[in-house]
Order: sequence, then structure tokens, then C-alpha cells
Amino acid sequence: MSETYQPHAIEVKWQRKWDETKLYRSEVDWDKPKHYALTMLPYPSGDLHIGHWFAMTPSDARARWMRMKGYNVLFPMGFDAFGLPAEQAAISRNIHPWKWTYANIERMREQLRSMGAMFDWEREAISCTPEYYKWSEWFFKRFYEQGIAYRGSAMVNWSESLQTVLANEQVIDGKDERTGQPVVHKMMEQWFFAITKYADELLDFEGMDWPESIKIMQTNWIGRSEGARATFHTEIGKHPIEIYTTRPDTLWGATFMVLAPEHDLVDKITKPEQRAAVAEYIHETALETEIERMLEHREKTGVFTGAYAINPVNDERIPIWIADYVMITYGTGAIMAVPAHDQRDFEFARAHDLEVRVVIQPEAMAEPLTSDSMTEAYDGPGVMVNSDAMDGSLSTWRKGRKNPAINRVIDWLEATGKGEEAVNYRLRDWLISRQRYWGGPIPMMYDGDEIIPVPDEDLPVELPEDVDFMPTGRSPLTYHEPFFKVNDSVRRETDTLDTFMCSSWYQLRYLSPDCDTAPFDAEEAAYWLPVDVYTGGAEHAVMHLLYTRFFTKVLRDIGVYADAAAAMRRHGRDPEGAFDEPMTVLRNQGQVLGGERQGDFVLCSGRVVGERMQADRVEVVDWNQVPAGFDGIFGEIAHRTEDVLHVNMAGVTQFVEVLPDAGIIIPEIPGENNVNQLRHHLDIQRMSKSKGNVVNPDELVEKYGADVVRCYLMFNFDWQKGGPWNENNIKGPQGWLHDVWEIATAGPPSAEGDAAAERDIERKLHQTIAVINRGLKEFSFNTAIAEQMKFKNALKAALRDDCIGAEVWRGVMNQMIRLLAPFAPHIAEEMWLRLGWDYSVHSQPWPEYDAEKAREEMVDLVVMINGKPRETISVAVDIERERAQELALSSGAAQRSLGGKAPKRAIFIPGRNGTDPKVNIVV
RNA sequence: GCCUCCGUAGCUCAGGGGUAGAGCGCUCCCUUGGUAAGGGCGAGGUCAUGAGUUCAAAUCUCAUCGGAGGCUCCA
Repeated sequence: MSETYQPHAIEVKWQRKWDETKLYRSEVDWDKPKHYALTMLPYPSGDLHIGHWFAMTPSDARARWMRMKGYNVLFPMGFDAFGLPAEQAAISRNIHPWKWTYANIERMREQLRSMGAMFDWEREAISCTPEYYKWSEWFFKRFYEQGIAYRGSAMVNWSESLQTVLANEQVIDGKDERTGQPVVHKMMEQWFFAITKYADELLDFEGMDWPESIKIMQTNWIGRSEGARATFHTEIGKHPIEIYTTRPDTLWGATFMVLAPEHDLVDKITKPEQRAAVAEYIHETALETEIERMLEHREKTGVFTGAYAINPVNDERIPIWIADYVMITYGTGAIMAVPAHDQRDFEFARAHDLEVRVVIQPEAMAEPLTSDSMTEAYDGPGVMVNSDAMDGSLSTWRKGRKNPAINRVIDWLEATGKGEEAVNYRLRDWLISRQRYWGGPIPMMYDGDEIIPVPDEDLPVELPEDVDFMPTGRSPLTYHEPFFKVNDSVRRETDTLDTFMCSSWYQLRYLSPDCDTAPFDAEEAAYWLPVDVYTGGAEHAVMHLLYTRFFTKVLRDIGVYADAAAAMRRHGRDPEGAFDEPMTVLRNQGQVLGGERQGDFVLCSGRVVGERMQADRVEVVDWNQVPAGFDGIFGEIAHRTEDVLHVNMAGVTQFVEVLPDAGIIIPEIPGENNVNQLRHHLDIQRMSKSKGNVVNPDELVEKYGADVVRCYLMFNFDWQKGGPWNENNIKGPQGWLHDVWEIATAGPPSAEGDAAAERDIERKLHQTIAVINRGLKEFSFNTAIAEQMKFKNALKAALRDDCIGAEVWRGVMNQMIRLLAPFAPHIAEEMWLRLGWDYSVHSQPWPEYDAEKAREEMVDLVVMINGKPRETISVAVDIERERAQELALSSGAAQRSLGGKAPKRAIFIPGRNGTDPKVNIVV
């Protein structure tokens, strides 16, 4: 009689043993193929979330699989430990960020250990340690020397409430994600990285196995466009105004110009009589929040500067306006406005009574376009008109030089010196200064206007500890004289580095976290780089994942990998291309969401009009509490679109339109309510503390054991999609592991065994290996586990029927446990030990798939009549066409439907990889 | 508005031109000395909708509807 499966005891035992025996220590071994598996490092918030488990344990399973397949696997872990929450904790709870962060890291290390992952803790790196940020600073200096890091002014997201610049990712819907306060735009002098210099190279994903969606997002984010640059002058011949356009073929239709309100020239060209109005407008736009700017269908506002420009292509005099629909951050911050062929310009022209002139005439239109008849801009193809020598050129849908009209105009612009071909990017340089304390110091000093880098030997510039955390919203460093005052004239930079800079190179620090002579050890880098598989959330698509690619390319160009390349050559490996990209394969996991929720139960009363009720009163009541005599619609809200409720009334959906002035009564929300506050069913939502639907992994491990939780996460979701949490479903994997345990610990069966049944189990085992291999390769963990469940079911049935002898049982156990090891490492290790095999199952080779053993001998030949299956005939697996057709035609089904006549045709479809052979008889 | 992905059993998901699949849940039966459990049998699907291609479409194409994510005055 076997012991029942008790996860806790065995899990803790094995975690300890793995540590003690350094089972997962990864060391350079040039004789073995390497595999660098990496999962995005967590922020030490203090509690491991179920999302971390979901991201990390499948990656761990895959890394374990690679290891068993004979690779030398590196699977490190660390912490992205700088960031605002630590500083907030310091302000609100008076705990120093160091203390808060380190305490959290301690706690999270323990939680991470409970996963049973094969992390090599000797390679742990923590970005907020001086040993780490010394090299972040060092990189900054190298970037500065190469002109990649520079100080410049730019429009930034400024939070008035926090008195700091915010990163783009911290601005959600125009509001600061922490305080919910609106964000404004402000011109500020800051440090930047010239990521735009790498825009073209970053658009090249050659050889990268990354999700298509990420490549597309990065491509869109970089936003390369092709067109032309042209220079307009003011009518007095001064002040050249550079413009960029993707439609140089519409230059002759430019009837005015617009500058962004922040444009440098605004002040210079504005005429005295317009000065007051212009100043007023600039002031208003500066106060505008991101939210206001994002409103759809905004009225196109703007002010005339009083100045005129000369259109270089036709010498026409056109007015210069300023308007906030032109962004200082895109292109040159100034445009030529062609209202006839650009919707925004059209709206502006109509709002301010400016000329609209057609210069592209569509060919296949009944009525030619005229400015009077147009109700919107026309941006389709056509023939150039009103464009002097260019008239008649054909403009197509194509962009850039591929458009004949654009091609011709660019040639002409270049020949006449009025403009030139140009490429523009939406991508902006990376703003890396933060007005915060808890970040890597920027190793720069100022003597007046002069910028002085901190000498390398003085790195790292360390963060002072004895600072006052006052809730001023400003970095304590700006008040800390010993820090910023170098001497009477030299002042140290008090801004700190964006944390994304620290996480742009952590994959390098893992290689040698203790190295103090260089950011990483060349020999280690030569062996392990690049990262072979990187897993993490898609939310980092255009931030972290773009930055780290950029970083890698800069390091390559400034020679940081030179020693590593030399080491590779020494070991006979070609360094060509090894340092161009940080990660070869990328996969994103989805998100585990909160479970579904019941909708409100409502009583609706009003008038019934046709199919639906127009309700003037909706009351939320206790579930199923319908007062006697109520004759309206009642039930659960299944769905809501705008103000139409889909009410599930005893299984029938009733539609209720809630009138705008309807009374809505929700007992737990006193006062006036509106239709948006009604809750509908099936609302799958993010987990958050405020919603009370957070799943705590520690409790789950306590309840079910780590192996069950791992398997549940891998089995119950499509990993790349995620989905709603449903703890009921954990019973599936739980039952599976219990059964496997039962089978393994029950000891060998006493039965004789049946050769056919044993052969069948062997066949199923090999078929299972094939599916697991494919599942792991393709990150389809759920299918890999489902197949093992099926195998267990088959094995269990065979054992029950006393078909399996001891010897076969032992062989099957040996392979089955190895197959299970990557998914449920603890239970596999324990069963392996109990069956008397040597430590450790994780050091065993992965079971070899044998196609011969997986092969079926007999299969069902499917007889189809006109494509519909009618009958099956058991045949040999390698049946030939002629024999199959013969058999099919003589089958009962065929005889019946043919009725003595000859078939039109009989199509044989050989069975391949698991499908049965078929013959389709067309009658 | 634009781009990407997705609609298969009650739920979560495989499959992907050739017989509709898994786990959970559910029905019924057995066990009640593995018991906040175990075993067995079974039901359940117009593969979102409509058209096209094909001997054959859940699968390929197009359109429509619905869902998720990203970008968004990008000149």
C-alpha cells in the first residue's frame, strides 16, 4: 500500500537538496551547446503575484526540458530594483528605499524558491546595488563620449502634483497613473539617448524569431515615413521655415502654413498687431492637458501670426498660422497646409475661412472636385492639376518614390534646389533623466554651463543614504548639499537614470554579477550570448524591448563586446552577428485575469416599444428578489452596450433601453446613479487589490503544492493568451498528479502482462513524447500536459485490466517520470528516488522519440460518400491506393449508394501523422 | 479612425482541407475502511454569421458581426 501524495514535505525537501548539491549551477563549458533562457526580471514590490508564476514556471519547464535534452542551460533571476514605489514607501511610511527594497527582495526570493524553478541564484543581479549601477553609470559615460547621450530640451510630460517629469508609460489616458492628476507638456532641459540614430537598424528584424505583433508595434512606434523636406521663407525673405511632407505632390495646393505653438520662429515672425493674440494662444495650449489634446473631433483652433510665407514652388504668398494640431515633436514642428488633400488642414481651413485649392483631380469621378463642393479632404489617387509643369503627373496610393507624382516632384525639388527627399520618424530620442532619488545617479557635473563627466575612477557616484524624504514630490537629492555640491563652482547632476536603462543590460550582468573590472566577463559573454529564449509580457513591446535592442547595438558599436568576440574566436566560434540583437527568440505570455462576476439583478419598468422596453426605472435588488405583482422585466444583466441592457429573464434575453432621465437605484451606492454603474455578467477583469480578486500564490502552494499550481497554470491557459482565473479547474492537474503518484508508488504490478496491450502502451508513450516535444518547443504547455493526462488515463486503464507486466511497467515509469520532470519537478524527483533510480531525475536525458515505436499498425480506412463519412474498415497502416479504393468500393456503404452504377471518381487520401486513410467516392 | 490577433462543448483550451477532441463541470450508476474522497457509464457542438473556391471547408478566400491589445491630430 502506497503513501498518499503529500506535496509539502517533498517540495521543501527537494528544494533544499537542489540548493545543497548546486544542481542548477550553470558554468561555461565549451564542449556543450549552450542555452540562455531568460524571463523578465521582476520589480521587488514585496509580493509575488500569480502573474509571476504564470510567466516564470512555464519558462522554467522549457528551460528544464532543454537541459534534459543535453544543453548547458543558464536560467538566471534578479530584481529590477530601482523605481518610484520604494520612494513612495519612504515618504508615506518613513522606510528608507534601501530597507524597503531589500526586505522585499528577501521575501520574494523565498517565494521564488517555492516555485521549484531552476534559477541559478549565484548569478542573481540587483539593479539598485552600487556594484550594478556603477556599470549603468559607466555605460552612460561611454554613451556621452560617443554622442549618444546628450543634453537637450524637449517637450516632456510634467506632473504638477509630483513636480517631476513622467515617462510615457506612466501617463495613462493623459493622467499620471499614480495620482490620477492630469499631465501637462513642458519644455525642459534633460538628458537623452539618441535612439533615433538607430531607427533604421531597429526596423530590421532579420533573423529574429519574435512575435509578429511585437515587430509590428515596434515598427509602428518607430514610424518611418518617406517624403520630402522643403524650405519656405517669410515674405521679407528671412526666417527659413523647414517643413516635412509625405505628399510633395500637393505642394502647389499649400494655401497656408501652420507652426506648432512652441516653434522657435513663432516669436520672430509674429507681427506686432498679432502679438497679444499669439501670446494668449501659446499660453492656453501650454496649460492644455494631455486629456484635452486627446479628445476626438476637437475643434481646430489656431491664431494668425500676421506673417506671410512664400511657397517656393509657385511663389505664392500664404499666411502663417499657429495651431495646436501641429506638434512640435513630430517632423519639423511646422507644416505646409494643403486643405484640399489633408483632412486636418481641411477642417482648419473651413474653421478659419482659408482657401482650399484642388491639386489632385481623381480620374474616375463624375463631377470634378472643386473647393466649393468639397465636404472633406480628398487623399486618394488622381492627376496633378494647378501645379505648373507637374500637371498631368499621376499620383497613386503608393507612398514615397513609388508614387510617380511624388517621385517626379522630388526630382524637380532637388534639381531646382527647393527641397530634397527626406525620411522622417515618429520615434523620439529616449529621455532618461528623472527628477527622483531612487534611481542610478547620472555621473555628470556642471561648472556653470560646462558639463564635466565624473572620472571613471570615481564611479560609482553613490546615492547618499542620509536624505530627508519629504513629500515635496522632488528628489531628496536636490536638497542634499553634500551630494550635489562638489565645490564652490561645481554642482553634481541630481537627476537620476530612468529605470529602463538599468533593465536594458541586465542580461549581461547575470553573466558575472560579481565582476568589478568590467560590466561583464568576456569569456562568459562569449559563451552565453545572445539570449536564446526571452519570455515576458507584451506590455513591454515598445519600451523595454526596444530599449534593450538599442542598447545592445550601441554597446556593439562602441566596442564593449570586443573581448568577448576575441574569446569566441579563440574557442572556434564565429562572433559575426552574435552581438547585434540581445534576444533571438521572444515569446509573450498572456495575462491571468480575475474570474467572472455575476451581473446585477434588476427590476426594470417602463414602456414596451416593439422588441424592447424603454425603461424609466431600473432597480438593483437582491438576487431573485422579485416583489409579488411586479410586471416589468427582471433578471440578471447579462450584457450592456451603451444604455441597452440585455437582461436574462428566466433564460430569455430581454432588451431594456435605459432612458437618459431614468431613475437608477443601486442600494449600495447612495445618491444619483447612472447606467454605467450597472454591473453586467462575464466581466473578466484585471486582478487588483481594490477589486478583491487577487490570487495569492503562497496560499495556493499551501493548499495544493507547487507542482499542482505549476501544472494548473500551464494546463488551464493558452500561455500566450492568458485568461480568467478559475480555481475549480485546478482539480484537473491535481487529480492527474495524484493518479501518477498512485501508479508510481503502488509498485510493480503482479500481472503477467499482455503483449498487445504492452505494445499499445509503448506506442502511446512515444506518441505522447512527440506531442510533449512539440508543445514545449512551441510554448504550448497546455497541450503538452493534456497529452500526458491522456497517457495516464490509458496506462491506468491497462493496469486495471491487468495487461501490464512488471518489466514494462518499470520501463514506462522510467520514461513517464522523466517526461513529467520539467513540469512537476518535485514529485518527479521523489518518484524517481522511490523507484530506486539515481539522483537527479533532472540530470537525466530526455526520452528519445522513436517514430517506429509510435507507429500504428492497423488503422481505420474511412469510406466517404460525397465527402460524408459512412463506414470504416480496419486496414494495415501502409495500405496502397489501389487496394484502399478496391476495399472502399466494395464496402456496404458504397454498394448501397452506387446501386450498381460506376462511381464518378474515387479519391484516396493516405493517412499521415495520425490521421486515418480515406477514400472519398463521388456518386 | 488605423494596425494586429482572436470567435470550436456550460467553462478553459487543443486541432486546422478528409470521422469533432482534452481537462474541468454536468447526468446516472457503483463504492462509503484512500472519504471535505474514489470508480464506472453517459449526455452535450449548424466549429460567430453569410457567400466563394473544392470531390470534400470548422480548417482556405472575401464580407459582416462580436471580443482583446496597440497606436492615434504622425503632416
